[in-house]
Amino acid sequence: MKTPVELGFKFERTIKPTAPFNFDATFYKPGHFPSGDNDWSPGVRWQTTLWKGVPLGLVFENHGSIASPLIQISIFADRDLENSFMESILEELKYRYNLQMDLSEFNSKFQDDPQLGSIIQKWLGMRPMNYGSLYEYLMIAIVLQNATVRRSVNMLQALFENYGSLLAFDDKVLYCCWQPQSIHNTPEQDLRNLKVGYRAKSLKRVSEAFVSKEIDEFVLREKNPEDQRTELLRLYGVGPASVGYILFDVFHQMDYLAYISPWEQKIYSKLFLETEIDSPFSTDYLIKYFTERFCGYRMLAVNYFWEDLFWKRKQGQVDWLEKLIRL
DNA sequence: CATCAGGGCCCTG
DNA sequence: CAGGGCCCTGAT
Repeated sequence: MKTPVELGFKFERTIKPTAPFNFDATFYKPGHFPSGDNDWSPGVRWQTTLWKGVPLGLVFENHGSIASPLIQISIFADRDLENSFMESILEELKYRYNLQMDLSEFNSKFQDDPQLGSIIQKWLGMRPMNYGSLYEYLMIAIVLQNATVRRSVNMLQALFENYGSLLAFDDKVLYCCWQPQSIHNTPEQDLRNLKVGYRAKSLKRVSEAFVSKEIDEFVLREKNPEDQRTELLRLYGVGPASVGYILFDVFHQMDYLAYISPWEQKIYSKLFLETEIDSPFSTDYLIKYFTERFCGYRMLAVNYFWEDLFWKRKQGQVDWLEKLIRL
């Protein structure tokens, strides 16, 4: 275990998200696997991030309500931070966590949907979020591929331990992501020794794309979904499944739904069409079905069901789902 | 013990 | 455009 870096400088700010805003359903996703760079308890999320090369510890605290939201953000660093830096990270966090999102059209459009209506009520103000950068998301997307949950967790942990840094702030010790440069400079065999398997090549090639500025998250944000898709698919090791997650979570494309993986197919069929999990509808059919029912917000609508399902699972209420989740 | 598929993707034919 | 191969692991 590395010696943690003490983040001795603390800065406090507040952000007012658009209402309605559900703090916990936005800042914690029970369907995500645990990762060493964050922690959560009701009303508080801890998160590390690397911003402009500076490792930061972030603490988000719920100081408001759904109708009148307020978040207190504490930013911990190992140095004094200039005002312009602070402003830039705050703007970035608003983007990443979708804090200015306008959900009113979605909420009113589907309030009378026989299933979605009550889910919206239950999770009013929940937003999809990307808790880190596009680069960090890609690293996770790669370790997710063709692996069980436990193995993905182990791969990410090994990467943190070997290339990340350990940060101590607010009585937490969490890993912070590495610079793309460090993986770019690493021999493929060193990565393979961490048991990431053939993904070593993808991790290296994607890191290289960031080092060479072949890909730029901020440029991509301004493009339309089709161009974003095309550019992401050019990255070695990034295919349709990863692109789907990234367009939604990272680039906030609420209607992009072009690919459904086998396990999602089973879950969706059961959830929306009440099939047995062993005999799901085809993915083509499901996509057509979503297009008719949730047009304009296909992915967001499906995501509301998804999050609701995994919150229920967290409370031990969904037996059939356990068979589909391989630990 | 051996076999196999897993929260994909690349490459080949 | 379908299908084999890829690293490693735990389930069977």
